[in-house]
Amino acid sequence: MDKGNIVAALTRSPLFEGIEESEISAMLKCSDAKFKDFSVGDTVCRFDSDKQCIGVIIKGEAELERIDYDGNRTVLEMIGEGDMFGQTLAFTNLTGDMLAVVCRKSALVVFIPADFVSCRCAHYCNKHNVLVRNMLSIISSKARSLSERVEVLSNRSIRDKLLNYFAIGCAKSGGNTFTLPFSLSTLADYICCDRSAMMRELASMKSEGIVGVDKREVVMRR
Amino acid sequence: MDKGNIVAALTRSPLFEGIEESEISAMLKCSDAKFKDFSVGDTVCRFDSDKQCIGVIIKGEAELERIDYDGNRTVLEMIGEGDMFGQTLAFTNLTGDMLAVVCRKSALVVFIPADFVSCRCAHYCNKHNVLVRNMLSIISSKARSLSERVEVLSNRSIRDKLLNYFAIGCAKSGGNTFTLPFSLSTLADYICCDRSAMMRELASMKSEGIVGVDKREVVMRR
DNA sequence: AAATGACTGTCGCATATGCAACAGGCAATA
DNA sequence: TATTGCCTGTTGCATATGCGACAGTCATTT
Repeated sequence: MDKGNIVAALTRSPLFEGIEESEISAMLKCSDAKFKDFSVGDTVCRFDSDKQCIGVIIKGEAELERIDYDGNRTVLEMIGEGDMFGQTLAFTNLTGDMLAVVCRKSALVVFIPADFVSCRCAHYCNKHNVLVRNMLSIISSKARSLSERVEVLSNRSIRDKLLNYFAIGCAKSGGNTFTLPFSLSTLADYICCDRSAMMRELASMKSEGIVGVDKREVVMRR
Repeated sequence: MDKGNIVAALTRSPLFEGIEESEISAMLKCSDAKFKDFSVGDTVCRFDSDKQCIGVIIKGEAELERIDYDGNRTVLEMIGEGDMFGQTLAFTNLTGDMLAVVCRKSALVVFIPADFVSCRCAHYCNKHNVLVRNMLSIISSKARSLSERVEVLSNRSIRDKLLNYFAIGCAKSGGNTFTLPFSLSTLADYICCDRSAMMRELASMKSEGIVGVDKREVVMRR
């Protein structure tokens, strides 16, 4: 992938939104960014290192996973093209579990020193302000989605979790219907309950006429 | 409270950490910050307005609460001296519930236009970089604590929630013991389960010798 | 065609958990 | 001293939920 394509790809990343190609390449230069290729299964980044870097996936796909002390892997997050990852972004490994970003589809990644974002760079890039604002809005939207999930999880029954989740979904779409962003199985994961128990609850909610669920379409009645 | 005291108080706020008093007052001037007094029960800020502001509590105390459609109030967060609040920081009101910051101890609050933080200001304050970095680290630490809570809540049994929470607490203190930051009652709230059920579980965990809990001291054996 | 794998849907069973209720301790306050 | 409010600790009961198992659909691959 040549320089031009890389920069073009980065314009589509939330981190560089609103910044022209010319300025992006200037920033890459003056931030001393590094590029690396990864193939499936490679570890893109571990969270034990102390070098604070921000990674942006230019091409390909990766996932953030936790490996706990007895080897169970949990996927915490999917990281697609344009998405970024790094220490700054939420996750820390407190429990001593291993956190790692692992490549899923062969990927090209750019690593940018973390303090480049928050400091004015020596060479004075014009659009540095925009970059900072983008960074702020990315992190705060991540915080928002986390607090949304906490809100859902704070309900004590499966039914209330579902209703809460559906209400949020509907509110976002602005109607009384919306489409699930994932399968019912992973909805159970999101909600942190047993899948079969969720299906059972869903079935009784349907029979009571409170909600309708068809494929990934959710309708809330009343 | 006179100008000097205000600025002195702000030096103790995470948002202004590492910035000298002289520069803080310069920033307050060039950001067009507004000061307001509140007494107990006053609504400091509603989250329906579109004027994006960051509030910092100089003196006093407030709490962030949600009022849902049938009038139930839930305290989402305590906001103490030096703490800040605002749209940018996590919470949005998607479900149509009302979100508001309510004064708990008579307070003095400074409101700073949100874009002052992320934009370079016209008059070029020296320590603007530091301010931005502080802002980033505040938000990302909020995101971290949220994802920590999600991790705890993602356990399906009370016992596992407790063990997870205790493990994190111990890891933070670096030993196999730590002290709870709040009462057992509010621990049950944090964990989102019934208090009596939690006490029961705690009791059986004690009797099995897995943990020891005395007052707010938690010890994990093995 | 056959096989594989991911997702949906349902059921039975044991039990963990929510809920309501009560009692005692402790600190602050009148 | 009496009172009030908050926190801890425990119990009985009904049931919601986790868990395991199985079957059916559908898309993809061999």
